[in-house]
Parts: sequence; C-alpha cells; structure tokens
Amino acid sequence: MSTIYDVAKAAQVSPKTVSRVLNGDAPVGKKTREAVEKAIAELGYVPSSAARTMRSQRSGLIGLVTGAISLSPLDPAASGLPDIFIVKGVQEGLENSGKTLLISDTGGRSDRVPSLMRTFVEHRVEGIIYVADYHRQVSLPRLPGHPPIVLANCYDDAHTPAIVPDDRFGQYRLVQEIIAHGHRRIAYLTLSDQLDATRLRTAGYRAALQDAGIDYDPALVVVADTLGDDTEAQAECLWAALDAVLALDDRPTVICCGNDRMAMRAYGMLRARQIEVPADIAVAGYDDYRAISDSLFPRLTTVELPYVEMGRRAAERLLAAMAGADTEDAAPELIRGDVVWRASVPALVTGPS
Amino acid sequence: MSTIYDVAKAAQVSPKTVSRVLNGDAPVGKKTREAVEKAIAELGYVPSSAARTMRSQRSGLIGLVTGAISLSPLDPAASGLPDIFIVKGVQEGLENSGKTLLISDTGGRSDRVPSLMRTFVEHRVEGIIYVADYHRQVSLPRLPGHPPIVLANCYDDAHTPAIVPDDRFGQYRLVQEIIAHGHRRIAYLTLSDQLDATRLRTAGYRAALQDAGIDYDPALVVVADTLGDDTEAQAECLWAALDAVLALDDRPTVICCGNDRMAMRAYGMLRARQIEVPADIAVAGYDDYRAISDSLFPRLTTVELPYVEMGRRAAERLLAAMAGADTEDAAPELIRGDVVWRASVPALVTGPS
DNA sequence: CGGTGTCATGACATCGGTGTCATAAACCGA
DNA sequence: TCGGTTTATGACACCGATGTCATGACACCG
Repeated sequence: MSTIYDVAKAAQVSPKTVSRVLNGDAPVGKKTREAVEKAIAELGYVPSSAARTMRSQRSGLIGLVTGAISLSPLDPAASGLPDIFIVKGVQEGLENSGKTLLISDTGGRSDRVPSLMRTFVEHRVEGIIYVADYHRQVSLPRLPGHPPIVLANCYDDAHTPAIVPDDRFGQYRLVQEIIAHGHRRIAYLTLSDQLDATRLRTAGYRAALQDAGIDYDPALVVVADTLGDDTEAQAECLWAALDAVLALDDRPTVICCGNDRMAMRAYGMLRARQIEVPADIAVAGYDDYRAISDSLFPRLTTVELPYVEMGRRAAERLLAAMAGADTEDAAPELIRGDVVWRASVPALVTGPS
Repeated sequence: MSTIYDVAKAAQVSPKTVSRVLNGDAPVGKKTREAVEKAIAELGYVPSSAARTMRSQRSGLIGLVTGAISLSPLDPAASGLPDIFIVKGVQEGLENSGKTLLISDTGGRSDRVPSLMRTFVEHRVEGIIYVADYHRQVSLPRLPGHPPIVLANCYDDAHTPAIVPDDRFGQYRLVQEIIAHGHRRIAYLTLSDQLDATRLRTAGYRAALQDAGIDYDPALVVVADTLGDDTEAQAECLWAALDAVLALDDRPTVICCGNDRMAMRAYGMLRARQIEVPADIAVAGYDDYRAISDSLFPRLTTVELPYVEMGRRAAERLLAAMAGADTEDAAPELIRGDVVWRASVPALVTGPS
C-alpha cells in the first residue's frame, strides 16, 4: 500500500503538499496539483484513516450497537418488525455527515455489550447509538471516556437522550379511525402485558373509546400472545383469545391485534372457523411490517412503527450532541407512526337488526 | 483520553512495558504488572486502535457491503427473506477471529459501492464480504490494493470466491418430499423468470418429477410474480396464475409458491375462493421466512434459504483467504437448505374417484 | 527601487502505539 | 567465583498523516 511519501516522491513535491491537494486546505499551484493527482492515480494511493485519526484525534466513526441482526423475527418480545429498519434510518440520518458507521451486534446476548462498547472506544468513535430490539427500558454500562450516546427504541433512568415510538398515540389513532368507520365493538388482542408497548397501546385504545363516548368493556381486551419463542404456545394463546371475544353476546366487529404477525395468524384461525375477513369481521394489526401487512390478502390495516424515522432522529440527535448541543432531555422523544388504512377494515354498514 | 504514556508515568515504568502488559508478548514482573494494571484501571485507559493499526499495519477490520438494510422486504426481486441473516451468519463466523466488522450499506443504490469500498480501503480492512440482496450475478469494481473479497448470495465472472444457495437442490428436495406424501399433480407458481432462483428451482422441480417418473406438465408451472415493488400488480399476477392452475381439468393437489410471501398471499386468495388450506389444497413456500412461515395458520411447509449458514461460510472463506489460502474456485460454493415440513402440506389421501 | 504582502511550498515535530536492540539484574552450572 | 544465559526493562525509531512555522518567489505600491 503506497503512502503519502510515495506520492510525494513520484510527484517530486513534499508530503505536505500532497496533503494539501488531498484536503484542499491551502492553495496549491495548478501544475503541482496536476502532478500530484497524476501520481495518486498511478500509484492507486488511498490515504490511511488510521494515520489521519491519530494526528487529528478525530476518527469520523460512529458506533451502533444492536441486537437487531441476531434476533429472529420470531422473538415474540420483539414487536415483530425487524428493528433493522432503525439501522436504516440511522444510515440515512448520517448520510451527509461524512461519518462512517461501525455496527456491532450483540447476538442477542446483552452481556456482550460492554465488550462491544470497548471496541468502539478503542476505535475512538465520536458517538454511540444503542438500538433495542423492542420498546423497553435498558441499562447501559458507563465506560470511561465514552462519547455521547443516544438510545433508539429504548430508554434508561439516567436521562440519556432516547427516541421511542409513540405507542399510545398510534393505537389511539387507529381506534379513532376505526370508530370513524362506524365500528363500536372493538376487540383488542394484545401482546404480552409485560411489554411497555402493550401498556401504552392499551391506554391509547381506552382513550380513543372514551373520546368517542364508548364505554370500555374489559371483556374485549385480552392478552393473546406469550413471551418466548414457542410459536405453538402463541398460537394456542391466540386461539383461546379469539374464542373468548367471539363468544361474547355482543360480538366485536373489529379485532385489533398486537402486531401484524398476530393479525396474520388471526386471518387463518378465523377462516378455520368459517369466518371471513373482512366480510364477517375486520382485523387490524400493528407495526406495518410490510412483508406481511402489504402482502396479506386482504391487505392489512395497521399502524406504522416508525423505525426508519426513529433511526433518522437518533442520528440527528447524536450529531447534535457531538456538536456540543445540550441534549439532555428529561423524557424520551416520542415518534409518531401513521395509521395505514387498507382493506382488512371496511366501514361498518349497519344492517337490519 | 489518556494514552499509554500517561499510564507509564502513573505506573512509573516505560511505555513499552505497558505495551507488554497489554499484549502479553513478553514477560513482565508481577509487581510491575500489577502497578500497570492499577494505573490502567484508574485512568480508564483504552488503547487506540488507530495507533496500533498504524504501527502494526494490521487494522483488524473486515468490511461488509450490503444492500440488506435498505431494501424493503417488499422488493419482489428479493427472495423475500431479509438477507440481513447473511450478516448475522458473517458475525457468527467472525466471532472468534478477533476481527471487527465494518458494515456499510448501499441504500439500494449500487453506484455507491465504489465509494463504500474506498472507505474500506481507507480503513485498511483486511478483507471484504459483499452481500447481495438476492441470488444473482454482480460485477464489483476492482480497487487498487484491495484485500481479499468473498461474495455472498451472488457470484461474478471473475472467479471471485462466492457462496450461493443451492436453489436447484432445495426445490428438488421439496418436490421429492411432496411426492413422497402421495401427491402427483404439483403446481409451481414461480417468481419472475428473470431470476436465477427461478431458473434453478424450476430445474429442481422438473428433476424431482422426472426421478419419480412423473410427466412434466407445462400448464402447472406459471410465473406468478412481477419484478418491481408494485404489490397490486403482484397480487393480480398471482390471482391470474391461481385462476390458471385451478381451472385445469386435473387440478393440482399442491401449490408450490416462489416464496413464503407469495404463499401467504395465496392462503388469502384461496380462502376468498372458498378453498381451504390445507383441507382442499396444499400450499408450500420457499425461504422459510419464519415471521411468515412459522406464524401463518396453518403453518407453512417451505424450504430454508440457508442465509445464516451462507454468511458463516463466507466469513470462513474470507478468513482462510486472509491467511493466505488459495481460495480461487471455478464455481460458486452451493449451500443447501433443509426442507421444513409443516402443516400446510398434508399427505394425500386418495379418496374415492 | 525598497518595503510589504500574498502565494506556493517545504522542513520538522507530533499523534500513540509497537518492533528492535541494548542493558542491567538475576540465575545457573562448573 | 566466574562466564554464560535468561529475565525484566528501557531507549529509540518508526508507522502515515497533518499542524506549525519558515522561506523563497513574485506582485504591488508609493
């Protein structure tokens, strides 16, 4: 690998002049510049970021820790949408910053986090983004001399800047929209009630009902998913939940599911009971996991989990923090996702009773 | 950030001795070692990989280029399973190598590849893995002084070491298994026929029929997906394909789909025609995209696209190449995926005719 | 025509580690 | 007790950039 000295020799100038051509930080004569550029091209010279980093004390690197890559989408604790889209958002947010992203994966084992963080510090990353696999609280190890950190899809109790989805609002808007389409009996089959998402979305569901003057019926809200990756158990749980709400005297006209995967499963289970979607009953999901929501037949009404936007926002916040902005917020920043209205929830035509 | 000199001063030894403690490459007295370790802990010293890289000429970095993160799973050219699992496999394969993975994403724009590769060379990566979004041929820019490269999920015409899925074998085994369960009329609704995967899998399908002594019926093989991301067009294409095979005099008892997403859509479309899965007709997929295959109801019989294994293998090949092994192969290495047998394809009970 | 800038360029030190070689101290067998 | 080896440690140079400062060549101005 050729160095700046090789280029200097070939172009018969000093290394410093080559540096000036590379960085354009001082005027260089036209003929000199051309000679240097020719030498660079001929030698295939590429500057060493290690040397540059050492001299300038700026690595141009940003570290991202995630479990995204290693977690199976099966993990039911995950909301269902590969949080890899958060990474995509981060990439977008950093696109014009000239920074290079160093991505490390925990392989689902959080005990690896400290070691990954250490690698980042060794590389003198200028900022760190921690991406959680689902909306939850985390607790990060504090390393000496660590750079600014931003949390995405999670929050901690140390007021670290955090970006999370606005789960409450998402479910609120969905139910509001469903009500606007004439529905009154709206079931909500939730994910495990140990998840923040479930707590928040249930609150949104209730608020939407209340704002529409509809009484809350506890019988319509059922936990229909299990933690862990036993899909058989999940299926049984959902089956039982469907049993429960379908057996009600005043049967719901819509079934909201905790995520799109549950909705997909519900399609099949309803069909197995000779219930047509959406003719006999409407189904809605959550996440807008498009591989599912946009390809199911009929296509699924759902709420977008704004992962890309969250990632972008996390990148912005991090760049700001790196620039010295005071980004300490008391509360996590909530990102709203849109309701995506598709064919699975038709307007309710009140038939003859 | 403290340096090795700060540590040396605090421990009252020379920087070189600190280096020895860090790397264990020469004996150090017990008391000296303890003093150094104490100083490291107190100062929170973390060595700079930039300085180490510069001196040792070894960065410990491996670059990975992918479009994985940015491609929507919607992209129908993609086989449907997020190729992010290839990245997971690579991470696994590198786990014990002590290398750090630098991941860059093309954002779906292949014109960015040269710039990403250049960034890799600037960081003096010791090897590069290129991950394609679906099985296909690629053509990579050759950079001066580039390190060993391994291709994953793609191949080129320059004999670059390449790891691809064994699509022919996968479909062969699936159809073989289906035949073993008593089926004779097996439809195959393919992805776009412009994909390598389609060509190879169709060959596998035909080989399995032939080996079982079943005549190939061209009417049973229909292209049922479009390139591009127009899901409406895809749905129409599948609907028409289903029309075609269901209208046949000797109706198929199984429908093999080009991927799991298509199978999922077929579930819905068949139900809309009052056809039960699997009671009236069996459905199989491809990819084992588990968020779909394992959660559909009934659960989907499919073929695993061995992405994790491919990634692991690519990492192994790269490490071997970096160690100087001669890895030039004439042909890409084929990785086989298992048939995953689930409820959507029951054994055919020959009823009274 | 001398003084004063401006422009283009180079010499040199420096960033933080580590390879090489030197050296002092400890050990060991005869 | 002494030469020879091993062990523990340090001095110094070097990896490849770039910041600082110096300098030579012109141009411009009065």
